[in-house]
Amino acid sequence: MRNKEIANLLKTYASLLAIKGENFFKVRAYQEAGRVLENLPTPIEKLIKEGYDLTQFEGIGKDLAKTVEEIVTTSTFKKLEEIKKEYPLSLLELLEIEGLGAKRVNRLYKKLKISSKQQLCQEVKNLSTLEGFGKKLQQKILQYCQEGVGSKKFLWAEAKEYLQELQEYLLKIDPKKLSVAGSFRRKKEVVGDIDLLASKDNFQEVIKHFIQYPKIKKVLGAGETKASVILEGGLKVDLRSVEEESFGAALQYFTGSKAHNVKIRKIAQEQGLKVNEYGVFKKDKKVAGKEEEEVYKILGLCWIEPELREDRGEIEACKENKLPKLITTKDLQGDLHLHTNWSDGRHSLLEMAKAGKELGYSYLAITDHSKRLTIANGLDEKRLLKQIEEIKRLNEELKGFTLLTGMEVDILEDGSLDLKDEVLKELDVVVISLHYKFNLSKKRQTLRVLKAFDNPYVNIFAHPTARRINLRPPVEIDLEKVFLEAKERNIALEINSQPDRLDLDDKSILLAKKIGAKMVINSDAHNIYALDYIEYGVNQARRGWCEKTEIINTLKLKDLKTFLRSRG
DNA sequence: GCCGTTTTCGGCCCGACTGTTTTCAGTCG
Repeated sequence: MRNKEIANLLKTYASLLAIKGENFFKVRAYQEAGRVLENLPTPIEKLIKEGYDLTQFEGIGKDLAKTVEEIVTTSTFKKLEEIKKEYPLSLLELLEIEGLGAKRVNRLYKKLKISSKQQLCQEVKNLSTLEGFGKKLQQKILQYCQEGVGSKKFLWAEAKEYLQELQEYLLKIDPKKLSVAGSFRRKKEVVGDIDLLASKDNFQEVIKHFIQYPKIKKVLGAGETKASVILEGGLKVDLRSVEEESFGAALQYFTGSKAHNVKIRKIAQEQGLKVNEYGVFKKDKKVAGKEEEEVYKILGLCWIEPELREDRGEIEACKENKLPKLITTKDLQGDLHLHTNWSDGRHSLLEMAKAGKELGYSYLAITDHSKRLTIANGLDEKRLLKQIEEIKRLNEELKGFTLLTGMEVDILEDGSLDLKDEVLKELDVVVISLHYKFNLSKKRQTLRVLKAFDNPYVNIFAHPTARRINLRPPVEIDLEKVFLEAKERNIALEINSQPDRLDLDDKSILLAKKIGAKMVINSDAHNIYALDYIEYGVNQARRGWCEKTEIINTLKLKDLKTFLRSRG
């Protein structure tokens, strides 16, 4: 069972406990345990097998450790099964509706026997008999039933496009300060909404301007201090006013994550201080808040990069002076996975080279698809040899820039590669990846990849889980085994920058880092513009605590070649 | 249910807003 699945069981149990009306702190304990476990880089199954004491993790005590062990070893969770008899799982759907929390859901169920969205929508008329269901709330539920507004998550890259346009519009009115906070600032791969902070000076004017933005689908509310809208396309945006004196504290507060902030406030408390969105207070006296750095500093902490603020050890790392120096796009010397019009790309070798040079790179590896992908006009051995000749010729023209020869070779079902070794050995960079047979068992998928690693010419394992966010789940594969083997054999693991791939994800990157495997951040561009996607891959790498030294395409060409040749 | 240098009980992060009330519960971030 994956960590995520175990965590989900605990969270589900927590939600049902909350609906039942159990002690709030007990509920939170289960939620918290779920959060801690899903963030673990190592499979819990493995830890338990090795006899690791789970109570070592913060937030997991004797009882929870036992529960987790029960889940892992017996694949059952008795307490959950029991509470499910009393409170059906479908109640959880109701919690997704804005305005409905545990208490109201309980009342719906106990008084009206409503246990699903569908039932709720059928019985909206009868709600007035219930305590705590006034006119407005009924209206809201009715609307929800009519529109079926889901809680759609947006890719970070999509949200960025919406945000850029909106920001340009907002800046016309010249708010003194305007910052984005929330999960967007933390560069999460998907975001539910966008939080904007503006200074209070001319806020009424700013808000008025904001709600007149032409691309708004709906204004949810506009008050003295906050306005909420839904943009065309469905993205929700909150804009808040903030006193300039409190801007840093508000930015810290609204950037989150929630878990990070909880810990920050606990630390404050231990020092007799109090942190809220207005500042840091000693009794009633404000001692910091204008700048975000101050908030951390006064608590004896260092400023922490937003990408790290997930309570995955960043606060402890700061105390031990072990925070990573995160990689930036400027550290990259080149891109080692991209396509041209030789297969399914749009631009020519030369056009790609020029675009790469313009980005400030010193090398690009051309890695078109191999022959199995006929739909992408994949290259066979003969065409590849021709392309190699062409690249050699081009390199004589290109000054101060190098095209590396390469190929994205399909891993076949049995783990062999789609092209013959005689040709692979001619290449500078051999990228391998999965493009079909995604639903093999974990064991077979892992063996398939490890077998492919046996090939002595392989350099990079691209988009290792083959997931596509919101479209396709990751394949079942034992990443730890794969990463250990990759480290052993000097194969770099890819962080693919396509906005819906971002594969490896942040947690897997942390695992790879811990194991000591090398990684590479690639655009997988199919045209010259998509080379810029590299930003998204860098975001993901940063969320995975990556430093320059862990990423091979930060190497100068000479050193890169040494690394690539260390195989075979 | 977790946690502990004020420890085995009695705390547990904090504040705003909304809508429902008539002093505040419930939800949210």
